[in-house]
Amino acid sequence: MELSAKYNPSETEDKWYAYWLEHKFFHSEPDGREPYTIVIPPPNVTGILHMGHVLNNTLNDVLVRKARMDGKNACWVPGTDHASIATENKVVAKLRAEGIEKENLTREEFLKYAWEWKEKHGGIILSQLRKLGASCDWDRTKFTMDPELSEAVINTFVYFYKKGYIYRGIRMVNWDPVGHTAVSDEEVVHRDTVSKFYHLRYFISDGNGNPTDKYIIIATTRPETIMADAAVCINPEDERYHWLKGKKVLIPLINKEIPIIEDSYVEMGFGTGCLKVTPAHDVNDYEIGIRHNLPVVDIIDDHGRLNEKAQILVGEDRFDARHKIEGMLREAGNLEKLEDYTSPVGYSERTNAVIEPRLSMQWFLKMDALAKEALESVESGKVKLIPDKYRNTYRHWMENVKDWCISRQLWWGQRIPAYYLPDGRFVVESTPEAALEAAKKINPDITAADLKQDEDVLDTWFSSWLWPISVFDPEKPGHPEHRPNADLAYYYPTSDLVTGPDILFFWVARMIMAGNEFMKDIPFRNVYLTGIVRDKLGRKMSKTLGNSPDPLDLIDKYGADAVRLGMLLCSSAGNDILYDEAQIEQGRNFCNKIWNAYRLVSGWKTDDDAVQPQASAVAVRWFGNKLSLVLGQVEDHFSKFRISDALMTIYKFFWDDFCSWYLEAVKPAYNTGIDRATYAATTGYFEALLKMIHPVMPFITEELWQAMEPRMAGETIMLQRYPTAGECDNTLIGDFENACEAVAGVRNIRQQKNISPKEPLTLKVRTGFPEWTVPVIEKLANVNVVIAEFSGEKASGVTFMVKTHEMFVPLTGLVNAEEEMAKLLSVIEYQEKFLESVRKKLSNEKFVNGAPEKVVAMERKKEADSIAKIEAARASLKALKGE
RNA sequence: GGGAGCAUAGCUCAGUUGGUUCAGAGCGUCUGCCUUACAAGCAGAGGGUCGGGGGUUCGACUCCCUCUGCUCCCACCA
Repeated sequence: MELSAKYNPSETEDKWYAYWLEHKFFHSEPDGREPYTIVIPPPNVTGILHMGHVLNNTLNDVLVRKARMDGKNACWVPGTDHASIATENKVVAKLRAEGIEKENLTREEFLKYAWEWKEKHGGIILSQLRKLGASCDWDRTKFTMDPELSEAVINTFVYFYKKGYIYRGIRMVNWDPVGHTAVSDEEVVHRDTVSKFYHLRYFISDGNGNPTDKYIIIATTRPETIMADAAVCINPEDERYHWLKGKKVLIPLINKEIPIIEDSYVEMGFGTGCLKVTPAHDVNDYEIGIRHNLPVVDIIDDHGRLNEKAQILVGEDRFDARHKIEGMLREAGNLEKLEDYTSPVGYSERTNAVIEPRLSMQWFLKMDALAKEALESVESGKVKLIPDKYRNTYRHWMENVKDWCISRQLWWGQRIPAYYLPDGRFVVESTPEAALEAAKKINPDITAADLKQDEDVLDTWFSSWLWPISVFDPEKPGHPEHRPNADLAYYYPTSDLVTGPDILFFWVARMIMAGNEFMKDIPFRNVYLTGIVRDKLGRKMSKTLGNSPDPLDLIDKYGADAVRLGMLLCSSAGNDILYDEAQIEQGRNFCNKIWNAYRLVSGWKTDDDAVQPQASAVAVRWFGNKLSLVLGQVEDHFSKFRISDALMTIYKFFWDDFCSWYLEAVKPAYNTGIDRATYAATTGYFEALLKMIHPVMPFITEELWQAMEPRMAGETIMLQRYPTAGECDNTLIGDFENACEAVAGVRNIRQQKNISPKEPLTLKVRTGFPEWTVPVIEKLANVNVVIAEFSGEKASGVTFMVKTHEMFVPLTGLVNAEEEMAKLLSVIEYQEKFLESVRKKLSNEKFVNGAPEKVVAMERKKEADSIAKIEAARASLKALKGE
């Protein structure tokens, strides 16, 4: 077979993925083996693959494939998340583009559109993951709104309600005026935002609602809310304003009379020291309002517009209103001055709308008991966070957690199973039938038609926190006494979870809570937290910046293996990765390197009569030992989740040790056959290497493994056992490294003296050098090695050191004595300084007595080595001088 | 405002209880090569007072203090 000089991924990737699917290699069923389980962080059902997904799912896949090759029963459960607010927004936007407003639709009509959208776009991302090579058990694909998973969510709600953890109440919540829903504290991101600080004059009332000529100045960033003011507050200690006590002031423009109150919350040094209190639209003001029994005037509606209670600017958007009221206040003489002002403003994570603090009736889940236990799970080490530094963050959050607002004013999601009686009382049951039964206990006359179900749906995270349980057994959550389920018993707890730190609290912490509550066990043992993918300037990838490449384009251009390697190359756990297309190119180059190594080996013809050359025998012996050494290192890296280290170790082993040294050492001369022993060893090593690389680069390794020799139908590299480390002789490996250094030394001389690699040279070494490696040196350096003394002839050649072994290349007529002497002098100078520092240490009694014996012995060896080097250099110098 | 973390080669980062000749890797750079697997390649080379200062120690990239610079998280938008 004639192979092209370049690897072509597009010809192989789809073929092998189809082959893997056809033979159901990804599918897992419980059996006697040790399970290895990962649940996918479910991407949004309508999402498309971005670079963050690529990083995350590549890591997942590497872990799963490695575990599978280690003989474990590996199961990676895929699925998608209904992402209520994000998806509902997309559907609303799409309908709007078609001229349909959500407000004009019934809940049922809207949900029909939403499901259509989901059917059309849902799962695109899952098919994109296939392109990446993800070895998910697709037969187990789940969606958080699958009927049985939704049922689990409802049962969970009922469970916690009956346990007394869920309550309903009017609270100040984070209102998203674009999504028209409350969002949890965790879904609000604060960003410093430039705005204006408005200094407003509030005139003192004469007692009859008329302004006097006296006024106070109040600084606010939100002049559009003044109509909702319930009071003006001063600090009781603030002598500047004692004259105000008991007085009333008038709200500008609407001339509404409000009292002056005193509360130590007000900081005298901030602003003007006078605070307008707007209980309906500010969390702190709300607290003050409660303390002082102030009325709550809510002047902003669901959409962020002023309502009729505002009296003026009714129907205007809050930001338009802010702009307009500025002019009105100026005209009315109430605007003292304007300042630029930067302050943190809360934005909705999903819609990027400025959050409006707003009072509303919501459902909450009590968190204290759940958080306490979830904190313990991590503190005790039962759940390990990787990297460990996130434990601090985790602890801080768990110790300061507030109750979780779980209701959302949306339609796309699991509807809250609370049913209201006409008198306003309600029952919470998992089905309408059960609700009716419960309602009849309150009022026997109630009929099904009288019961009205709550309009809200549950926060998406209220379903995804069940994910590690519900993908295996949706009946379990909320049913502590439920019947056993073989899948859940086998796969739970899952092994590792790979996800981003941005959802440590949203998702990870809450899964731990749900696991503890329903399984009395943690949901996973290790949480590997990836970094955020940034561009090479360190900016987050975003649509608006346009700095995020489409992973599918990259896969088309470079191949999935290259993309996978590129993403993993410099991604250590918890560190952001700076994406640079050059890394993907490096991945592609590595594919090409593997491909060409295969081209070389596959072109060899075995010759039964050929005797194994000595150089080959040496190389085979060395490489076997090195393989063991490297496998040990790789295993160690994997066990510590140092994926990029494992990868780099394998990368260098293949490129440097295998290609540059081993293959060059055993490569037969042109048009010459290769002996059987060397060929067998080489293909064995190559196969081991392909297996080592497979978890990271599944496609090319399958392609070459299949091509190496005829395979049975249904055979695959992905189910081969990962090679394991055997014994390794470190002395032998060290000897070979010395040989490599000797080769490099000769090559260096060739370059400096401009001697062609084709011109044979002589290399003289003294006895003591490990002679067994000589054949390799001779072959790779194109030298004739002579073991002999050479002190007398140093002037007519070049010497160099390999460790403490002095080597000599006779080069009559090519030696520049001045240059050589200068080199030697600098060596002597360096070594003398070094020797001095070593001797200083050794003459220090505290060191000799205090340091471990091993360390002292090492210092003595340094001393001896240094002396040897100095002596050798001096001898050479003497020879050059002709002494 | 509170908390956490980071600072090592031009770039991205390792450096695992303070002690192997420990100052490293990859990429990039420079030099020489179209050598019959690979120029997406081969061979060789250069490059850092480990952010500044102080301390502990026989010994500090590693531990402590301090300064400077950066990042992230949390936090009620006067």
